[in-house]
Amino acid sequence: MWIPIQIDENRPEPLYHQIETQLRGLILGEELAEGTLLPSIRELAVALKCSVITIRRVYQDLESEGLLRTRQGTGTFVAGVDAVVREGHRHERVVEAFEKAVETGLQLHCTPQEMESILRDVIARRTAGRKGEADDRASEE
Amino acid sequence: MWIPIQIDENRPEPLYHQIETQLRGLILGEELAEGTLLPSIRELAVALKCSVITIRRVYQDLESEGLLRTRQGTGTFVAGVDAVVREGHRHERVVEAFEKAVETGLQLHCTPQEMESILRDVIARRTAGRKGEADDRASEE
DNA sequence: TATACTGTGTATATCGTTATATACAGTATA
DNA sequence: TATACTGTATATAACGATATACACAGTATA
Repeated sequence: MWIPIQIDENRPEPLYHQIETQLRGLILGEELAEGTLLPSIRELAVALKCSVITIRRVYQDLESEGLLRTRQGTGTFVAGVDAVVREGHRHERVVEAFEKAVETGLQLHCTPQEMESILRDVIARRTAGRKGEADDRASEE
Repeated sequence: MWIPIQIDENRPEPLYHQIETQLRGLILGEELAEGTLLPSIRELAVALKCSVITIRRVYQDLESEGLLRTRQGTGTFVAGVDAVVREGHRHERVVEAFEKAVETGLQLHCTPQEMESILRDVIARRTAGRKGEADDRASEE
């Protein structure tokens, strides 16, 4: 009943968003199996040193995305989402992220080739020195 | 002394940001030549139906980016930026935009190949049916 | 130097986001 | 059914981003 989520107070990114992003990653990456019972909102609130309402918001947001299923009095579970649906959901989120980047690029008169080149650079820089995980929160240690 | 900037009240994007983005595009795209005298903050405020302070903020932000040069009592001009510097500036902005997209992609376990594929899709969709301008604000009309 | 234009600085209103406390309601089970 | 756990709803505090009014200061020029 423990979940590997790390909060970084120094980041400008809001609490609930950090938690959502990481939890979403765990679910979509299938590191949390379908049907898994998550910690109760109070339990996780204590563990992450934040309020119950913040955790509640996270669970609620992810439930409305179809990733969680909640039953009052019982708990919150990882939803059983069809692989195709889950894949579509994941894909859609990435597409939205890239649409913003492309919008910026076009406003600045980038060519498609230039954007592709920049993408490759950025990916290379992000994945260099890492083992393949999206985790850049440990500078020292 | 007229500048082709369009405000869309319906967009969630804040006023100052819409103006900044478009003006930045005009300068970096060299549609506004170096040395061009921009409309006074009061003049542009009237034209765009917003407050003087909002225009002031835009001019100030772009000045701190090195794109404008301002002289109290005289006016605001397009700065003479070295081509290399301007190019670097432009490039840097696009890189930042793509870093966010890549971060999202990695969190969702995208492979580099998948991200490249998505980028091509998004670009294709954005440039289809357009003449090459970043303008999707006219649905009717 | 008077005037009519430039940009500037201070102080403030408004709104949405983030985060919270606290009281309420459903569920499991001894 | 008592109790000890689940999630839920309402009201609100705190903050930052956005946008503003208005009084102030520099510049050009008749």
